[in-house]
Amino acid sequence: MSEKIKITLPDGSERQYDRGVTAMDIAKDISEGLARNVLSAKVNGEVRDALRGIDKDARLELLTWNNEEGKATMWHSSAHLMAEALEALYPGVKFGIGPAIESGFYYDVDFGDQQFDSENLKQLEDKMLELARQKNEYLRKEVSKTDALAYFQEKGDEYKLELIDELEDGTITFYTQGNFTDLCKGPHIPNTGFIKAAKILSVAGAYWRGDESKKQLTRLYGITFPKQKELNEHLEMLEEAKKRDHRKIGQELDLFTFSQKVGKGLPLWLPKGAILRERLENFLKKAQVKAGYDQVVSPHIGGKELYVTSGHYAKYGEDSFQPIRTPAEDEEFLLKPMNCPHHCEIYKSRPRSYKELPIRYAEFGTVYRYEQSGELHGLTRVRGFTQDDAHIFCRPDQVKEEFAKVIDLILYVFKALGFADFTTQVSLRDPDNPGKYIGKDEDWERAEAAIQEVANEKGLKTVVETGEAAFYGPKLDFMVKDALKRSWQLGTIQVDYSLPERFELEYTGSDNLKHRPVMIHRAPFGSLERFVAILIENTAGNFPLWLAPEQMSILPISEKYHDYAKEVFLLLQQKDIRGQVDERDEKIGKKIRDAEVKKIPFMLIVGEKECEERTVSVRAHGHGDQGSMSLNGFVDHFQGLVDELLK
RNA sequence: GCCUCCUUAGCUCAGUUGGCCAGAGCAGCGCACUUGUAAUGCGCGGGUCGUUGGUUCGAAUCCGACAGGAGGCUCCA
Repeated sequence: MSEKIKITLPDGSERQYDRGVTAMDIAKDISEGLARNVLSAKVNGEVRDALRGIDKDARLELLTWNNEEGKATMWHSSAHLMAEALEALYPGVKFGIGPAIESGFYYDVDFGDQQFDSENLKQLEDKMLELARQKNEYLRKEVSKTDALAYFQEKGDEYKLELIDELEDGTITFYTQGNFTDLCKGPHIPNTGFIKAAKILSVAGAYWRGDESKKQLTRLYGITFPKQKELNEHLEMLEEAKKRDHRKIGQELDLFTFSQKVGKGLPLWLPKGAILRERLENFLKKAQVKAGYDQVVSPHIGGKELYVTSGHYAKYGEDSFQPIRTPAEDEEFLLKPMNCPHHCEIYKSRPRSYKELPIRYAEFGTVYRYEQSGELHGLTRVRGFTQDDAHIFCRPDQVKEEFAKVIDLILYVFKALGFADFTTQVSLRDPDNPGKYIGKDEDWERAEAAIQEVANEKGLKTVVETGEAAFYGPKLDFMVKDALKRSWQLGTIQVDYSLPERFELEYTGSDNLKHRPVMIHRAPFGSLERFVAILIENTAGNFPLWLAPEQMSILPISEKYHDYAKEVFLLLQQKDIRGQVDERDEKIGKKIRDAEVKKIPFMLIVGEKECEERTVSVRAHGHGDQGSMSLNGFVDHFQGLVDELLK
């Protein structure tokens, strides 16, 4: 069998190998160093074991720790390693599923009568590393369904039996490393020796197959790395994430609070948090006016029929906050879960001509949605929140231009708020399932093409996801990475063919016939609550200067300089610079410390020298003494910094 | 909603196997000090130990219910 096959590498180069060559052989052929890092391989687009033979011409990509897929392979293999360690420590445990996840892996375990508690984590980690050092290979084996069932019957693992039951004979594979064999489609890393560091992160309950009626298993979350150093860095990052938790910083900086009496999931904004919100709103309003939006206002409740028409009643009605009834007329109103139906009615308030399109209605609309109590989380998951909502009603031929304009607006917002690292996702319809979608084929085609063209023209880093579109239209989502490389979904732009249909929206065209407009929903922030939470976690509470609730604090050295301090305060107030005079009877060191802890960007120290020279001694948060400046000098410096971000 | 864990002063936390009037630091209030780049000193007030039943001679501590919070509840072998 010395037949040759052709292997094409990602750089386009081609090499000849004997049939049955493995990705690992090829890696070794390229360089030993590469071979030491190969975790798995992508063969003609399919991720496979690096040790599995290739039997026909193929495109080959070697996957290492630097690829997401390589990491996933390693983590999935780590789940097996953890299972092996568990089986060694707790004979007779049964296993559910154990996949790799975005950051690590988990395995669902049924400990039966045995106890597992968090004190045993270290022991488990040590066992994993002990087994890893044995460098056991992950061996793949195809098994018949009968044999597979027999194996787990023998083992008494009803979960695996249930899984196998749903699989087709002839497609079933087992993987074995060391003393542990698991049902698994793979792929896996070559051997356990690649795993050099392991940490079990948390223990949680999880229903078998996510079904409340089924047994609850113990889910162990873990993560592994090829180097101890990387694990340490990861743990430091988790620590840092805890410090940046918006719930903690929100309390420390007096931004928001919750009250049992008001109700869970219903945030109360404290004065400083309210300034933050207001600044964000004004900032966006100003940008939207420039971009041709009209501000509208709609009430917090709406007649039930409104939402029946829009289709939201079906989605939010039954399992949601129940309708409010008027006592005399017995009319029903719903707390509004969405602003769009109201905006549709505004559009319908009079006949529209093609000449006035696009119409762009913007509103900071507060909406209420019932979230299950277990889903609530700080400001990111709440029951009442304010969307920076807007709806653009346009002609089908205007979709592209409107999309481009919205993208510009979102990019401007991201820049002003310091989100430099982001990607976008275009969601298109599933071509195999056209019946699922509402709207004309030609409109979809035009809109989908337009979105992709604009995204390219704007140079966005874009992933295209086919089949991810909503039934009512394609969309573009923005995902930002925060300072800790965590990904958050923020802005979204969605085309909607459904609501114009449901509300029978129309405009008169140049042909004097009635046409249906296209609606575009968009929200750069998503919701103010969620956005503030992300902003807090991204900046650790060190907000951009223009947003900071307190931009400066004037710190008099002693009581003697209070008058001068107040004079400075009034002058800065006129220049729209927010802050306060720290008139407390404290030493300057204490005042500085408190201002630093509150993350106030500028501290202006005034004593005898400043008073005489009519200057301020400037200290910048986190950067120490900046020397003294004249009053106008400081104002110019300050405004220069703000303009830099907002231009 | 369900599972696990948590709830002691405004905040962060002590409180040993259930046993004298429940403690500390910070914050607050009062007094003294009149201060030069990350905490001046002294004093004072503040808690029905989440709520509510129970066990006990005796409960912050043990058990139950409820409320609130945290983590999790397919990212599919």
